[in-house]
Amino acid sequence: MAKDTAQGAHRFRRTRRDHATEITHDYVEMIAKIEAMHGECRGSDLARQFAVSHVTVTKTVARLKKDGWVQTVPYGPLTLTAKGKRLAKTVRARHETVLAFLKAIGVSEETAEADTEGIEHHVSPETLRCFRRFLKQNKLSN
Amino acid sequence: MAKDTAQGAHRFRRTRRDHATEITHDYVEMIAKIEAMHGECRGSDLARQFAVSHVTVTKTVARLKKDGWVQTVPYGPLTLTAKGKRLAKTVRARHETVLAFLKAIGVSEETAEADTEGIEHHVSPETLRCFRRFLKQNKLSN
DNA sequence: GTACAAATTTAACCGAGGCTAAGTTAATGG
DNA sequence: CCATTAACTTAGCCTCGGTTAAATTTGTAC
Repeated sequence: MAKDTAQGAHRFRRTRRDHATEITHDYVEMIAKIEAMHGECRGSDLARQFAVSHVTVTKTVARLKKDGWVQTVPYGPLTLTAKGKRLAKTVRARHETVLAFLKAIGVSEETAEADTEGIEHHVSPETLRCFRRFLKQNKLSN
Repeated sequence: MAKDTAQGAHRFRRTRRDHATEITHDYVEMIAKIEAMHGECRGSDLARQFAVSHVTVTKTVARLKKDGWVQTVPYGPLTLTAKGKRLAKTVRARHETVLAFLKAIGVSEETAEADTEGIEHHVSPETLRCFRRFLKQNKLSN
């Protein structure tokens, strides 16, 4: 039972760690996406995409800047640092894998898109490998 | 593109809603589990299981009480209300389905347990149906 | 009845992530 | 050059979920 408790406690610590990085991952991923589509990313773009106020974006971006993920100029567009770009790439790949997997098991596009936003933050490398193996075996990687 | 934005925004609103209920679901599920195993559930039990301080549990339980999920007596054990019991049942079933599914696709027990704690809060009813159909087709419901 | 230990409650603090309101900056059009 | 608009920043607020420290309550042993 003590072992049971220790393992359970470990799981919840892990979940809290996942949550702690979730916003960073979402912002970094979105900045890369908007930059790729429009040439640049501004705070107002993020506010629209995340359905939050512009102030929420300003404050969140300030934290990302402090942690070295983005660079900003006052009143100007945002850019990812080299470190941010690497994270964006990793997070993007993870997102695509989870999305493809959900669709492969029959989840509709709309639902798969929505569920992926939350699920992607809680899959271990091992689980991602199983998703990829499943996709390869079922040849449904689109 | 505007449609793209609206859909994206919808997904993040959905994720925030999932997060808003996550702690409630975890506590209600855990209270039911501990009560089933030990006959009663106390705050210190939850603090151990979730790896948080006893004060965190006291405050969180106060919120659950305010929202009608649990009943408490000062310095006494916690009990779920009828509404809490119904939620616990639903959440438990969801947890079991996600866990069984991850194991069915080859994720190790330990990793599946850890990932399920986070994933369970982000699966739609449709996604759960696909998980169950997969389990039935593959006859790996354990 | 007293001492002690464990559990719970209260107080105060923190950071994250959300908001509204007001002020500032930059770009644009006339 | 001025007015206007859109975007951003600052100030202040909120809830949630976490902490430590101190006080209170309860149960148990002697």
